[in-house]
Amino acid sequence: MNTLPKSQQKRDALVKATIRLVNNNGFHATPMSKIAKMAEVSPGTIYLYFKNKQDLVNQVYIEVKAAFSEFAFRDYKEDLTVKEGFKNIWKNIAEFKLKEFEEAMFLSQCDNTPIIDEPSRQEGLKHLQPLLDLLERGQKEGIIKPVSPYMLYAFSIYPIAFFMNMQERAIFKLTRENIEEAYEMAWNSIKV
Amino acid sequence: MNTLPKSQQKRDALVKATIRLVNNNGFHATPMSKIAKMAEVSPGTIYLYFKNKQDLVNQVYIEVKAAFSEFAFRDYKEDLTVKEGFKNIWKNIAEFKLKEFEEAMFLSQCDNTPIIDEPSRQEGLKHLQPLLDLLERGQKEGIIKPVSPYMLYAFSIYPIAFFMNMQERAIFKLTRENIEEAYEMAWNSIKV
DNA sequence: TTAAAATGAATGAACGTTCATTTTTCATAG
DNA sequence: CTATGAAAAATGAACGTTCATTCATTTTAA
Repeated sequence: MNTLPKSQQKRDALVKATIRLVNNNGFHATPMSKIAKMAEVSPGTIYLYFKNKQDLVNQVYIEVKAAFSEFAFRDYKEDLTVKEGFKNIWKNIAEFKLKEFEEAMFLSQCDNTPIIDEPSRQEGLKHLQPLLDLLERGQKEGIIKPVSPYMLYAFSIYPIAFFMNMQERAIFKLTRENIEEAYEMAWNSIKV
Repeated sequence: MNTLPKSQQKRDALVKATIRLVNNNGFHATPMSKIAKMAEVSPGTIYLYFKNKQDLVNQVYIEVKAAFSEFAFRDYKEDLTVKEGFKNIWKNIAEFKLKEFEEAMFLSQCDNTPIIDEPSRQEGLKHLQPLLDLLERGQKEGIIKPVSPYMLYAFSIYPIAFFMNMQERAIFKLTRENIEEAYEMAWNSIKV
């Protein structure tokens, strides 16, 4: 047997329940009692792992964000070309947002509401750095447009979030083919 | 004197207060009592204009969305070329998101959380139609890439929302020059 | 004078958090 | 291997607060 310690299992269950309930109801409309019930734990137990409700959502945010960038940069190597590196990262981000749907939707909600406090937000922003570095390298090599990295991000990576939102409402779904199409548009928008 | 009737003034004050407070605290963390206080109205008065809290936020959403598309398409004429028409609309949307900041942030929060109910959401989506029509016309003329309109939207319009978010956190600010730059990238990403 | 608009205290439900109690864990003794 | 008991983990009923909503009363408008 190689299971996690019980306490870790409970914490994980609480994190998972928080993600799911916040996605469905919003943070302030999900009571601690419901989080506890979904995690099959007593309400009091939450306070063994988290200081309070705000601390709970902050911790979940930071952990999901870390999992996201772990996934995004999992196969990143310094010795890849800028083009290869960007393609890997872009595809990873797209895969995460479309497959790890609940986690991605949770991040999107946190990034667009005041439920996360500013320190945790800052913490989350750090994870973008490797991508910004790569883009900068591309600019030095004359491969990437010489504009603000935020501009590059907005036109190449940010659109993926739109697809995620559309997918939730079943309005538009990225298939294998138009993922390729989308990637080409992304690269196109930043390459010189 | 050409003022609005008193009752309309109160309703307007309530709508304004809702936008501001929801932006700062999130919907479920803004009590009706605070909305009333900011609007300088009694809590009971809210229920003369809105059925309940959900109805309040739904109505505000729909009205702000309508104001947004009114602004976006204000100078749209059928006889403009696709390129001219797109440029007008793009610039209007950018202007709205950066100048009518509170309204735009409110929409962003509604579009990324479960606070709005599905019928109101559908209602809000309709407003995009003129843009989709224009893009389709462009595709027929062979000017616009023959891909899903959602793909075109994601890469040309959606990035503006990112700039708005960055502006709020004072991380990156669109200036007159890089608005031009951004527009060029947007057009570039959809033109054939 | 009367109808409409507005008020704000009152109500009851729901929530976050606490803490006295119970259950589980586990090192050690028998 | 089993029994023991103390420490750690978990429980859930209870508490105090906050909130959305109501409605008897007052104010305003015409």
